[in-house]
Amino acid sequence: MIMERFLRNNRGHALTQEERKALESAVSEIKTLAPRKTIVRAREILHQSTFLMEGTMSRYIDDTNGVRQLVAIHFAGDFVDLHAYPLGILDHDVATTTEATVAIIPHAALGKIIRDLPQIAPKLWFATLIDAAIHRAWLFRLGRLDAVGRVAHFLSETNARLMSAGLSNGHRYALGLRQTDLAEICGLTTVHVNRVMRKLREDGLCEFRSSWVDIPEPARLAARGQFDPHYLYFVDERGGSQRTCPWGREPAD
Amino acid sequence: MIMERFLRNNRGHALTQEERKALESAVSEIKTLAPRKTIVRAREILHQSTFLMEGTMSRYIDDTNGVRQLVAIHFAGDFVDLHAYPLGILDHDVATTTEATVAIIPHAALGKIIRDLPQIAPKLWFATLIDAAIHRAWLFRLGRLDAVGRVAHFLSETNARLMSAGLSNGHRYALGLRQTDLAEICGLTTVHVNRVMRKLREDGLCEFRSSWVDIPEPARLAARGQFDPHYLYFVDERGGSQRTCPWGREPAD
DNA sequence: TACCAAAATTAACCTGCGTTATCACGAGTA
DNA sequence: TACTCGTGATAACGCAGGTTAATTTTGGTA
Repeated sequence: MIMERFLRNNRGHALTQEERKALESAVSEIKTLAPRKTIVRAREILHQSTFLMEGTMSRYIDDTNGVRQLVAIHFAGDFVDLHAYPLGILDHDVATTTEATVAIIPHAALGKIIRDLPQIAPKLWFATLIDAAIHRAWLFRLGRLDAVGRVAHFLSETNARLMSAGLSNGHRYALGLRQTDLAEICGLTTVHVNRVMRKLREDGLCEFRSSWVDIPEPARLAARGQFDPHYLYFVDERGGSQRTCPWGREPAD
Repeated sequence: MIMERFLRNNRGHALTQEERKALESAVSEIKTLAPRKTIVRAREILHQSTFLMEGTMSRYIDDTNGVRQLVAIHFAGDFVDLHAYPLGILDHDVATTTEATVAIIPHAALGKIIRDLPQIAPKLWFATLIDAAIHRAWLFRLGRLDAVGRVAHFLSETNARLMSAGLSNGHRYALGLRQTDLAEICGLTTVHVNRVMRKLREDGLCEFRSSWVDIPEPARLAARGQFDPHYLYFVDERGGSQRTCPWGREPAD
């Protein structure tokens, strides 16, 4: 029950029952964290990773004036800092955004699981690479979109990710973020995010009120943000083929 | 000789002789590519990865008007699209920037190496995560720095990476990029990049003439771009500890 | 040497977003 | 009821960087 959302919609990379059970039994602790707390600092040596069961968390880099740039946002079902396992040290901070329930998995236990079930390794690797693919989409967003486009892109991406997690119906989802958070994600100021939200509202693209996001026509919002979900590597509902990772065996093709 | 630069400066992740030899003997082809050619398109199914032996290559995402945002740049010694192995399909294009010499490694051969030498897997995983860490630094650059800061950050990062590859002496390096490329990296227009270069020149921070970058005082340039190389995960010359990945054995700590 | 194409440079103008400041609103709580 | 405090909303003003359009420099080559 702890990790049933993890990799659920990634064809060829979904966990087997056995693998999921192994990960879940490696959990050393489940705890609830207060909102807006930094739980991992860049450069500290880590011996465990954090799986997010409920709530939202973020990863960020501070500039010299203490202004944040978010580099990732996480929802229920995400492995927040699985990359800490191969890296050992992170290059960014990790914090809760809302109150969050997390499962802690010690790296020693991860090592044991990989030794016992080698087929899980490429799936974990894959999960960290999805993270990187999202980074790239964020680079595109910051480098090439205007303010309205950036917010439209982010809200579309979030809609897609939350749908995959069963937390959005495609038109409406709860989002525990403030306009300040959107600003730190989109490289804008809060004042300008506010202007953008008004514009999106006036254009009928999106309503964002008291932690609820309403998107009457997701396709229009996506178009405004040049959003295309292929980089999320979800199962393609049109039946497109997505190669599985040929780990530990000869690839069929 | 083909891959002697790969992971050379990453303590605890450097390849053993045996591992490097295995990778090199898995090379199916070595070829020289013309400059400014796209060699991989997003969404195509890949059965091989490309290791860059000489020259520079880039990865980019196009917007709907054909304007590029670079999401990565690669120099000799980089595995350009190792992540294609677990992912199977890329979410971006890959192109040469200068003329480039590359070694092609089929994924089937990679699978065999990992089966024969399981200790290499976490090192390959690590290499793809460094890539992600650089993405994050680029997010910070685009989201939080002004134009001069972005270019200063990029040129400082490049200096650090090329020093590690033995291609910069810390003050001077060859860079086969045009101002247009800097614009696509930094999310600016060429016109403004040109203004920025003049400013950097006037301030004595950096000269950029006919493919050579001169940095009289690297520390000053780094400060202007808020650049700190820790995210590159190089061996810390001050002897700081960097945990190795506890793959396939109990971690010592 | 002259020629050409690609790249760099510069100028004039304009706009999107940052900055600063103030005000409004709702949820707690006393 | 009033008094916070956190968040959202707006307005006025300025500037960093975009846009458009020449012009100059550079490197290659005939």
